[in-house]
Amino acid sequence: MKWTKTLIQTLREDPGDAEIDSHKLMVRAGLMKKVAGGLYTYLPLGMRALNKVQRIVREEMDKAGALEVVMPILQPAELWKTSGRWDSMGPGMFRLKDRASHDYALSPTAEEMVTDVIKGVISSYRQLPVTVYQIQWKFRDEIRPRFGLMRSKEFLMKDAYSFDTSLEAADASYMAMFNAYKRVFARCGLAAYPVEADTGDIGGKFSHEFHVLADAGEDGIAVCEACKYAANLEKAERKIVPSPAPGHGADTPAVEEVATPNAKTIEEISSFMGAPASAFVKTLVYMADGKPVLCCVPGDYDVNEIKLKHLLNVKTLELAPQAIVEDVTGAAVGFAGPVGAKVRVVADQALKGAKGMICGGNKTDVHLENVDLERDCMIETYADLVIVKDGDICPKCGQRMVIKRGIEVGHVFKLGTKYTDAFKAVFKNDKLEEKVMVMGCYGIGVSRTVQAVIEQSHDANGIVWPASVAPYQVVVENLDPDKAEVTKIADDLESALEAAGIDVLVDDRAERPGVKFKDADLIGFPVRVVVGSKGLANGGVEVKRRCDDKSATKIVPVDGAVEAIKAALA
RNA sequence: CGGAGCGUAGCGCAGCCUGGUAGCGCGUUUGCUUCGGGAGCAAAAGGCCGAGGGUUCAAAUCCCUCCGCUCCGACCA
Repeated sequence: MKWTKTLIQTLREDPGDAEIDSHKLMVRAGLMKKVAGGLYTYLPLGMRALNKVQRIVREEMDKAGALEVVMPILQPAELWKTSGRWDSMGPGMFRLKDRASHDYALSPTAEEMVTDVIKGVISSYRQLPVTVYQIQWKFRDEIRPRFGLMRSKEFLMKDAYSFDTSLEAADASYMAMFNAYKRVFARCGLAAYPVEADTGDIGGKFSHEFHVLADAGEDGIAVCEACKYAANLEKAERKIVPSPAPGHGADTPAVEEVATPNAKTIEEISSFMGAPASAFVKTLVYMADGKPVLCCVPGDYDVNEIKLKHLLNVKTLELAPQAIVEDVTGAAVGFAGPVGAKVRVVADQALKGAKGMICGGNKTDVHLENVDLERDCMIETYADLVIVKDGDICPKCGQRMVIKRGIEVGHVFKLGTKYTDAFKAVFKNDKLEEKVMVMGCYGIGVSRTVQAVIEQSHDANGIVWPASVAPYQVVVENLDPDKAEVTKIADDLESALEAAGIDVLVDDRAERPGVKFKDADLIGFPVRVVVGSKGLANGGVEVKRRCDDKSATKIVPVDGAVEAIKAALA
């Protein structure tokens, strides 16, 4: 392929609206162009990278025994009403009506659709297990689309769904996908780590996310470098090591009131009383399915609302509005505490047996000292309710964990029967009994993966593509397109490389060498071959890998160029 | 949903405070000279200054409304 025929347009300056490197580079290198917030056109170069990732995904899915299908993006509301998600998905799902006023959704995912399809196809255990997948555009009305393809309103997703005869049998399907995912990301040149995750609104019991570690990632992950435990912050647990101070010492004297005028936040009270944040009990008022609940955590921790939601086993959980807080505590917001509480109180496990703590006094401008939670409060349950922090203890091995940022590129769920129950997706077993199929679902953000590759692999000059997903594996720089003998060598090289199954782009533009080199670095072709009078006079063409610096350039004779290029790609 | 900032040529921006014929850089087109890490000179094309309304002799500029984009926040007591 010749550069002058590809519509490639590079920019010399960063786009004004991009924040992170991968987003800037995708626009600068001419991979995509923004249409509106969260919506992008994939230009030819970006489309090639997207196709490369798709091909890898498809090959690995096929290898894992999954069957490709394509399901409609436009989905009747009835499907979503059957599962209850027409309501529970809320405003995150795009909805529209046809001319007859029938409701539809633009598919944000496809559990309902696939369950309905499989239900009609499967009737016997002999047909199971089966896993189907599609690579299809998904739509989500994100609150805040950002960072280019990281969080967009429309994105390409590979979604797969497994159907099994039992929960145990489903493990094999889950593991097949889990292992396929590891291969997909490895082949894309990505270091993606499986981390334990919460299952969120989708339901189910067990799940892993695949994360690419990157500072620009939107998700926090707790990682234990000692034992390789890794978990999303929504899910991550910590081990409590009994510690003598503060608050776990000898018996404390009776509770005493302290005047703390206008000291509402832990930070304010902490500096006012000269005690560390960890000496405080932070008490938050939540509305759980409409009823107020107090949640107590150590003052230096934040509440993990997902854990709290699970503990209380409720559908909705949100911080109580000011009026409710005032009603429940009898004080202004900022002075809630567990002592003498009139509603349910739950507390983090770390507070069990805590003594000598400071907490809100349920009275405006008053806090309490010397609080012994066992003695002075009615705590209904102690459980793990906090978001873990850097330096917390790994629940598996007891070493300290670190908090990192990650880009979620894949997610595998063991779903259970949430959807198959709702759709009555049943089969007959070998005893002629009717059983509900057990489901798993598995997603890869294909378009996001492209950007994750760039986020993980770039330098000051541009993208550094892994050969497997590069739009073109090789760029041949014809430095003298006016000279027939140079052009012939470049073109012959192009034919030879194409014959060898290598994607090659010949830069035949009448540009100065500097411009061509800058563009080649920006776009990030894994291997650059320079064909020019000067090099030919020195004995051949120059071969250089993008990941090497200039000094690694090798001059190879023209007739050995193809082999040298293959070696550089390997 | 709340707050802040920004919408001016394909891209990046200045001009706005203090109204008076719309500018700069990059890119694009043409010519000449250059030619191994984003060349130089010369010429040229390209704008409903986000939209609508108002004030004024006169509005990119002042006022109002709306739309769009970006960032931050959404109550951690």
